[in-house]
Amino acid sequence: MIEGPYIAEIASLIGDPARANMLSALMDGRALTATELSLIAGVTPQTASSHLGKMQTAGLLSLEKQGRHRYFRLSGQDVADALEALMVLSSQTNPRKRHTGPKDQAMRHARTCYDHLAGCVGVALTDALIERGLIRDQDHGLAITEAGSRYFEQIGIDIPQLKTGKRAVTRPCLDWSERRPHLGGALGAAILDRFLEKGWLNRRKNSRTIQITPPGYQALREEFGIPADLLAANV
Amino acid sequence: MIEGPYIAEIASLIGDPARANMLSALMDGRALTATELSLIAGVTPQTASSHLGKMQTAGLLSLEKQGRHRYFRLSGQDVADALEALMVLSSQTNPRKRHTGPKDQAMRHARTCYDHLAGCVGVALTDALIERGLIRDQDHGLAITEAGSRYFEQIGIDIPQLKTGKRAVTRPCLDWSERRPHLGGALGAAILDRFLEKGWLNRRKNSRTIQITPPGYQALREEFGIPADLLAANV
DNA sequence: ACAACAGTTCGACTAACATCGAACCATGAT
DNA sequence: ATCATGGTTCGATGTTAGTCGAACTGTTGT
Repeated sequence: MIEGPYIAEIASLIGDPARANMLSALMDGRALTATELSLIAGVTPQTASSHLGKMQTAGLLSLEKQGRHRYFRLSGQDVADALEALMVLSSQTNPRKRHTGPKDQAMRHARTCYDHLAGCVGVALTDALIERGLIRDQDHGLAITEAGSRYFEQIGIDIPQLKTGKRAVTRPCLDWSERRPHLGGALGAAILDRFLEKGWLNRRKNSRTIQITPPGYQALREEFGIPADLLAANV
Repeated sequence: MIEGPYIAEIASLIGDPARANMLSALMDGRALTATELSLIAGVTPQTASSHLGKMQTAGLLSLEKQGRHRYFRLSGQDVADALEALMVLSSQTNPRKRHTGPKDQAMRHARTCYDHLAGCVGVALTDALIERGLIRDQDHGLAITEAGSRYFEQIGIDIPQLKTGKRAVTRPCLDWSERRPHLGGALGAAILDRFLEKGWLNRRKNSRTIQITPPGYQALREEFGIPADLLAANV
């Protein structure tokens, strides 16, 4: 009667509001402490501890101890994938409940997805990289071109270094708001890092949303030819 | 505190064992009646009715009345996507529980995913279609080539007809067992239909698994060059 | 050493929800 | 008409699991 993987366990794990909030917060890609997560979820530390324990033993979260702090993060890209797939569903199946507030606007415009750039801007950047011949479609995925290799090295991303890791260098990741893929993987993460370091982008605190700074605005338009109206969402 | 789509509702909906079983059964892609689903889930018709009602109002299922029967099916590809993503998770996060019985073997070898071919064979076929230049990667997706257009017409698939539908013609779909994409969309569904009609494949009843017939074995090897050892899994 | 803080364990409470028995509405067959 | 079958609604039941108060284990800092 029952065959294949048991999706019910995992799904019910994600199905609790407190846990879902924690997971959504961790889509950020960074690690958060137990108390931070308890605040985000709106529950007491005891309750949060229970939830975190369950998610960790289920393999959704990975734990990193640092002194008296315990940092939790999503255990991998697959978890982020499943969460995004659920977001696709819940953003379209019952659109009546979707409160399209300013936060939602910002979320659709630019946000982090696990550890790379997503949203409208993330998709546009991916398209631009293909347009410029820095990456290209290949074998159901994305590959770095010769020109891309040179360019990424030039802006300070160590491509050979990326290839040594066990993580996939490039990886298409489906976007819940745009319903189109954007660039993930080690390269996607490295690009986000560089853009943050360059001061082109800013993380808003307590949110996955990303702010484009004036220099970033200029750079994305001039270097990648991303249309101005696309960058300047009313947020 | 809470932002973006509410994934908890959807996830908890999928998180109930009875409902998860129903959904898994419907990954088949075909429509099943309420009582059939109640049997699959192992609950009484009353309970099943309640579950089905909830999933329908949530937009996971779509309903088709025929006489005194009510046929339920997955409401779309996105639902199947989310389920597959959850399968990816549950197949790897707690592998201890994964009973690798014969059914599981067959599942990994060849199965239907919503309405197209998946599993090891599904991925191999997709690769073969690309190899032969019948489809190709394009814009983060798959596109039909000129040669492909001619070929598919020749084997009885009406490509212009497919393009009139609102459904995407080609669509990469991530495989939970292979962890690689295979061909979905209207074309993927049409190919499965044709292969079933030709007698190359057989649906096993009460299962999503697919059996390759002797003529199918020969055809897939000769027409698409799929290695024999890949087709002849020990099932 | 002491206090403050991060985090966990334990036990009890509560609320949500899946489940089923029974009765009820359809549709289809005789 | 009458009966069987597919399916739903209602109400009652019972179990599960999220929640928090209180007490406890560490770690950091003064």
